[in-house]
Amino acid sequence: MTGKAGRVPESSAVTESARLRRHDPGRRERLIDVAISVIAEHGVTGTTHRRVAAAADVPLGSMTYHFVGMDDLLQAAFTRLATRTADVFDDALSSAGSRADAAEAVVGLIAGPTLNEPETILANLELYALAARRPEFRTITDAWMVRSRDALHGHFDTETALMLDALIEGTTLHRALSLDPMPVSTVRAAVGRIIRP
Amino acid sequence: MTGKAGRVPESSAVTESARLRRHDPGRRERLIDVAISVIAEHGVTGTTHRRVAAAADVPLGSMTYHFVGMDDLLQAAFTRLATRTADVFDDALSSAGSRADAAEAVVGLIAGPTLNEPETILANLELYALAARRPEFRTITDAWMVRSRDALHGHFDTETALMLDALIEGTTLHRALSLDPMPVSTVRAAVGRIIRP
Amino acid sequence: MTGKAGRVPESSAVTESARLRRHDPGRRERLIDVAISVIAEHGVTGTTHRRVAAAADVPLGSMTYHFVGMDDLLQAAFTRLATRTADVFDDALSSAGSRADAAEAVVGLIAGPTLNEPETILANLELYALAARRPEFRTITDAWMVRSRDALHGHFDTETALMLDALIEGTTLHRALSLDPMPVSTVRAAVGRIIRP
Amino acid sequence: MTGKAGRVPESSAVTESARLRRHDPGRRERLIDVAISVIAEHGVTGTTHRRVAAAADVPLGSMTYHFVGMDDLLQAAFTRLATRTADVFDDALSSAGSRADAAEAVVGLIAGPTLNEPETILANLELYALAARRPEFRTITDAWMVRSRDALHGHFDTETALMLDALIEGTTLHRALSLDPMPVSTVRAAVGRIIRP
DNA sequence: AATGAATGAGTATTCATTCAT
DNA sequence: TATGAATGAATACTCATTCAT
Repeated sequence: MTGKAGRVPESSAVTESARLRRHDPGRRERLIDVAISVIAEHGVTGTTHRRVAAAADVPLGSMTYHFVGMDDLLQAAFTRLATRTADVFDDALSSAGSRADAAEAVVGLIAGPTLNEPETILANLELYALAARRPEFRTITDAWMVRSRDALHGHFDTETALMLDALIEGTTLHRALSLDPMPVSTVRAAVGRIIRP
Repeated sequence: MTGKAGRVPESSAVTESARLRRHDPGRRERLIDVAISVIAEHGVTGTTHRRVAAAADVPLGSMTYHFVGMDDLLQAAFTRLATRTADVFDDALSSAGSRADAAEAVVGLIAGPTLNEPETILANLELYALAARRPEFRTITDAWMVRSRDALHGHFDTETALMLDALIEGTTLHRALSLDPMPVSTVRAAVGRIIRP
Repeated sequence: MTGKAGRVPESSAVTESARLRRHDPGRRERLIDVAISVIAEHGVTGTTHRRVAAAADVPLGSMTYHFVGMDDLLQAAFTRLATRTADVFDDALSSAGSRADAAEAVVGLIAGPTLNEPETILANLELYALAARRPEFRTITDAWMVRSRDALHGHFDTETALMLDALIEGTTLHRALSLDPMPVSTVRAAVGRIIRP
Repeated sequence: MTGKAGRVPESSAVTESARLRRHDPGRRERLIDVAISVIAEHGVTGTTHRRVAAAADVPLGSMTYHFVGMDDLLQAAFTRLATRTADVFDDALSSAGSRADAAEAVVGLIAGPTLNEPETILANLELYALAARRPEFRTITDAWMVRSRDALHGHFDTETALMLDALIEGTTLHRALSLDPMPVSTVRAAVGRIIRP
C-alpha cells in the first residue's frame, strides 16, 4: 500500500541487469545450496536473508518470495544437507561386499573427504544445535539417523550399528574441533574394536 | 556475533569487581550462571544482554558494566561451563581404582545425570558451534579436551583414551537428539569393546 | 495508501473485461464484493492485493490485471458499497406512504438489519476515514449523502431531513460501538422528537 | 549481537547534535502528542514509527524504546485524545447553570472549535475505525462514551442524554465530511427539538 | 488473456553499546 | 558506582507493482 506507482528505472544499465536476472529458473534450488554454505560459514544465527541474497546475487525481496520465512529456508537447507549426507552414507555402505569392506567404508566415511569437509561438519553442527532447541527440526535429524542406522544395519547387528553410528558422530566431531585430530589409524582401530565379535 | 573479543583491563577489572562486591556481592558470578542457562535455552544467538539481564533481574546497564561486551560474557560463561564439566570428568575417573571401575565411570558419565542434563548438552553444543567458527573460543574447547583426555589417560593407553573420548562425545550427542536413545546396556557394551585388550 | 488514483483507460478496460468474462465471467464483480468484505474485516490498510486474491481464490497477478492499482479497487468497492446502502435508503423511504410511515422507515433503517450489519458499518467507517483524508474519495461520500438527503426530503422539510440524516449517522455509529446500544424504543423516540412539528 | 563495536562518530557536528538531544526529559509525552497529529494526518495505517520519529525529530530507535510496540503508541495516543475530548465535554457542561445553558453548551460543542478541529475529528474517526475492529481499543471508546453521557446526564434525563450523544456524534461527523455542512442554526434547532419536553 | 516470478521500497522490531546523571 | 535513556545499524518480513512467458 505504500509503494510509489510508476517509478521509472533511471539508467538503462539497471534495467538491463534487472532484465537479465528476471528469468532465472532453478533460483530456489540455487538459493538452498547457497544457504547451506552461508550456514556453514556464519552459523544459523548469522544466516540472514541479506547474506544469502548477497551470496546468491539475488535481490533481497526474492528470498521471502521463495521461502515463507527464515524457518522455511532453514528447513529446506537442512533437509537437503541431511539427505545429501545420508546418500553418501548409503552409497559407501551399499557398495561394500563384505563385513571387512563395510568396516573400511565406515573408516572412509569418518576420515574421507565428504563428512570431513568443513562446510559439512559446521552445517551439521548447526543442525544439531537447532534440532536440540527446536523440535520442528527434529524430523530432519530423526530421518537422517534412521537412514544412517539402516545403512549400517545392512552389515552389522542392531547394537553394533548403534555403536558405530555414535562412534562416527563423535570421531567426526572431534576430528573437526581438536587441535591434533585422531589419526586415521586410530579411527580404523576403533572401528575394528567395535565390530570385533 | 561480530563484536570484537573482550579486551578486559585485567587489573582495574579486579579492583572494580572487588568494590562492586560490597554492594551486590557475587552479581558478576550470578550473571555468568544465568548466562549459561540463557545460552542453553536460547542459543548463543538468542543470548542478548537484555535477556540475561531480565533473567537475572538486574538492570540492562549492569550488563555492560560487568562485561566489556557480549564476547566477554560468552567467554566467561563457556569457560565456567567447560571447567565445571571437566571437573565432573576428573572426579568420576580419579576415584576409579581399577580399569573396570574406570570403564564403569565412563558409562556413568555418558548415562548419568551430569552430562545428560539438557542444559549441559545444549550449552556444550553451542560452545562447539561457536568454537568451530571463532578461533578465540578454541582455547576453551582445547583446554577442556586436554583435561578429558588426561583424565582418561590415567586409566587407559593414549589411543584408547582418544577412542573413549570420541565415543563419549558421540553417544552423549545421540542420546540427546535421538528419539530412541541408546540404552545403558549398549553404552556399557560399547565401552567394553573399546577397552577390550 | 500513497499510490496515485486509478487512471483507468475506460474503453479498453471495457473491452478487456468483456473478453475476460468469457473465461471467468464476473470475476471482476466478484473481486469487488470480496474486497468489501476484506475492507470490513481488515480495514483499508489491511486490504492488500494478496489478501483479496486469497479470499477470492484467484492468483495474485489477477488483481493488477483487473484493477489498475489499489486505489482503483478501493474506488470500485466503496462505490458499490455506497450505492448499495443508498438503494436500501431509497427503497425504505420511497415505499412510505405517510409521514408516520417515513418516520418508522427511518427507525427501521437505524435498527434494522442492513445498516446494522457489522460488515456494512465497518466498511462505511473505513470509507469515512478514507474520504476525510483523500479528496478523490469524497465524490463517493458526497453522492451518497445527497441521495440519502433526497430520500428523506421526499417526506420532510430540508432542515428536518438534515437533522434526521445526522441522527441516523450518530445513532448507527453508537449502536455499533457502544457496549449497551441504544434500545429501539429510544431510537423511535428520538426520531419522533426530531420530526415533531 | 550484530552491532560493530567502537564506532567513532566522524564529525563533531554529529556528536554535538547527539549530545544536545541526549537528555530530553518529557520526550515520551511529546511523542504521544506528535503521534496524535500524525494519526490525524495520515491515519492509523499511515502512522509509522518512522513518521512519528521524524515529526518529533527523534531517532527511530527512540520510538521502540519508549513504546513497546505500535499498539502501545496507539493506546497512549488515543487514550490521551479521548481524555482530552472528554475533558472539553465536562468543562463545557459542568459550567452550565441551567437546562438552556446546557443546551447551548451542546451546540457550542458541535459547532465550536474544539470538536471541529480537523485534527480532532480525523483522529476520532480513526479511533472509531480501530475500536470497531480491535476489541482491545474498546476500553478507550467505552470510557469516553461513559464520560460524555454522564456529563450530559447532569442536565438531562437518561434517554435524552443518549439521544444528544448520538446527535452530537452524527452532526459532528457530517459537518466534517459534508460539502455544505449543517449551519449552526440547524444544529441549535436540532438540539432544541431533542430536549423539548 | 492470464499469471507466476521477480523486485525494491517500506514496515515493525531487536539489539549492543554509549552516555549523562 | 551504577543505571536509565538514548541511538543507529541490523533483522525478518510485507507489499504494490512490473514483466516474461
